[in-house]
Amino acid sequence: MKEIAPDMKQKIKSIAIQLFYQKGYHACSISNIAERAGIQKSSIYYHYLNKEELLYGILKDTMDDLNQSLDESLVNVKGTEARLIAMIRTHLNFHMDRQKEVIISDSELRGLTSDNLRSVLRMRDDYDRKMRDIIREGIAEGLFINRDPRVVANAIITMCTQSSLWYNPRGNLSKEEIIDIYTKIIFEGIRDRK
Amino acid sequence: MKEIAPDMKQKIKSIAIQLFYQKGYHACSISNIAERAGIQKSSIYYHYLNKEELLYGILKDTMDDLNQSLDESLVNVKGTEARLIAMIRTHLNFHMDRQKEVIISDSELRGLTSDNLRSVLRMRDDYDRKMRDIIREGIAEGLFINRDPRVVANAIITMCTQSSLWYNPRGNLSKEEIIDIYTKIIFEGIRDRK
DNA sequence: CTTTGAACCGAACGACCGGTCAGTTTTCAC
DNA sequence: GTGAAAACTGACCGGTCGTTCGGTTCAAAG
Repeated sequence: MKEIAPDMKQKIKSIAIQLFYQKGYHACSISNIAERAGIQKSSIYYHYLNKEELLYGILKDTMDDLNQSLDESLVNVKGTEARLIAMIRTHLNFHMDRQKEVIISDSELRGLTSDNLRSVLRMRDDYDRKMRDIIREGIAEGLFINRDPRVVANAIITMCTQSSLWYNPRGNLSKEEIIDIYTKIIFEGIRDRK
Repeated sequence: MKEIAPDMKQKIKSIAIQLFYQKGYHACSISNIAERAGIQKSSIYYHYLNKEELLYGILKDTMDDLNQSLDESLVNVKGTEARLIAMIRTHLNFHMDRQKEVIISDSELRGLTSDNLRSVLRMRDDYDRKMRDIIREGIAEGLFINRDPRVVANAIITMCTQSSLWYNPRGNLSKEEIIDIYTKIIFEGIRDRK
């Protein structure tokens, strides 16, 4: 069951992900993390500058991976609609695959101070902008309903993001089924057209 | 600018709402609240049993009000679709009117211990069930797409809930406009049908 | 065998936490 | 004006927080 000793820095990080997710950043102490890692809390400071750097590392890496996943999923995909479909699929997959990290990312931003906060917010803005832009394109092409693209993009993103909160990998719904339902709702709505 | 001294118990509560929203429950101390209220932190304990009771009071009242709003908005509304439309409108209005409280409700559940947690979760389940049931009805009547009602209900609820995170009362979009956009997306999707 | 550097330990730091309590002030009915 | 209840104070408690630091361990390199 136990993995064969990954290097401690990574082990600390994955324990932090688990605990920040479970109890929240401020409710989880360095001692808690050290305890689980089987070391003294002072040893944490050999690997990380302070508690915030531990949080920042999690948020930064998650946002980096998210942005990279999005970019990768879009290479060689042509057409506004196909691109939006790919983005939705990637967003949902990522949020169902990395539930703990994205939940931390969405709820513990307040734990960051100025510079780190700015850095993460910039990454998030980059991501959101890609979504807004594709909606804008679709509207310009007459494909999508002509409504405020910020609202539409927000509606789509937040809806998909929340899948991280309730998706159960051991449940009876596959990720593909969920992606299908969401894509259908986003494009066609819930009204049955027979 | 300053209101004329509401009773202190209520004043403490509204300061707590502001601070729990701004900094998070665990990052906000009783001293912080007392400071803003212009009293000593020990005085908080004259009005509230402990910190958790303060949080519980916020969550409980918010959930009560939310459930009551929903029920009120449904009296004399007949028909599955009309009822769902009313529910969406009420949900959105509530989440845009009471942003701070619903954000606390959605992010600080972990601050509650067993009994209080159970109590709030029961209220939330009651609310969610009403949404699931209406979706189920619509599917049974052939009005809505035949997909897992839990997923569909979750998609709708979470999408609308997140409006609390970005809606700006001083922005250039009215609540009515936002309700229109969301209702349109939920029923018809984003695809333009000319 | 010695040296070195990475990894970790253990005790301590000041600050602050939520909470308690005996006592003081304020309010207000009589 | 008096008495009692309501509201609030200020000092204090034990505990935990994030962080520091001098010292220890130990494997590998020379």
